[in-house]
Amino acid sequence: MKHLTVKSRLWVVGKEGTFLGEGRVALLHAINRLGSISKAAKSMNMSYLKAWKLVKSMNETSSQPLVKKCSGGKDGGGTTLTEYGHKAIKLFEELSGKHNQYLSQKFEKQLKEF
Amino acid sequence: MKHLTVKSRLWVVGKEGTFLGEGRVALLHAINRLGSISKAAKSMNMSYLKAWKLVKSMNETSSQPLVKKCSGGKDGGGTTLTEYGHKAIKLFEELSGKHNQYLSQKFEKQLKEF
DNA sequence: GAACGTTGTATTCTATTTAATATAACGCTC
DNA sequence: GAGCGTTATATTAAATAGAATACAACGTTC
Repeated sequence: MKHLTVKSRLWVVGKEGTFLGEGRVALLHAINRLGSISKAAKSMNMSYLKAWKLVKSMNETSSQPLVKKCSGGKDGGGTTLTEYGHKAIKLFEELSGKHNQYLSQKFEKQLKEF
Repeated sequence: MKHLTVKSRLWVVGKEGTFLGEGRVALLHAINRLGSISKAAKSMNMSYLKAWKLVKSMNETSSQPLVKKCSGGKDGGGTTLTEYGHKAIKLFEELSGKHNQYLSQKFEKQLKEF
């Protein structure tokens, strides 16, 4: 058997459900870059509703909020990442990076031999 | 943040799509134990159709068949694992076992400190 | 050749998930 | 207080996935 590869999805769960995953972290990045949930959602081709639910889920699973949201105000409001939000992104990307490295190193040989 | 854990799913893909995953390997085990796709599906509370499609997908992705199927004959037929099928189970369980061990060892400390 | 329990396949129905739409509330700007 | 773009939420529509049903073909047993 040729051309076998291994794939994997990694996510972090709290006791209330999923906390961080690839999509959630991408959303946090977009919020950080664009300054609002709605713009972030649009940039990812995701509905505002879905993005809002993801943010809600993350904040509820977390002991500290990952984002600070304001409705109303200049330009209608917006949301920005908290320090903790930045830490969460960093955490997940470290886990994810190590994990991908592990997968490619560890299993390549074994799959080629199969 | 307390009680964080990391979860992961692992699967093996060929160039035509998924080859092996947790559910597929569980199905192969059940087929091996029970001697038919239909009994295996029933035992896993899975529809025959779904099981049959999974088996088809695995055989098509693989360079060699994982199971030998007979319709008709004594007791209506049945399907048994090939030597290659047994090897595939073993491969996946090795990958999966190593992977789980890696996850628990590698990330426990990092998550506790978060 | 009738009966049996399989495999193989198409079709229909149902449930779940996802997307789209609508609307209120917010608070700053002007 | 009207306008703005946002958050927040409910409701509805559409798309996708999954389950259920039905039936032909197979080859051994009897």
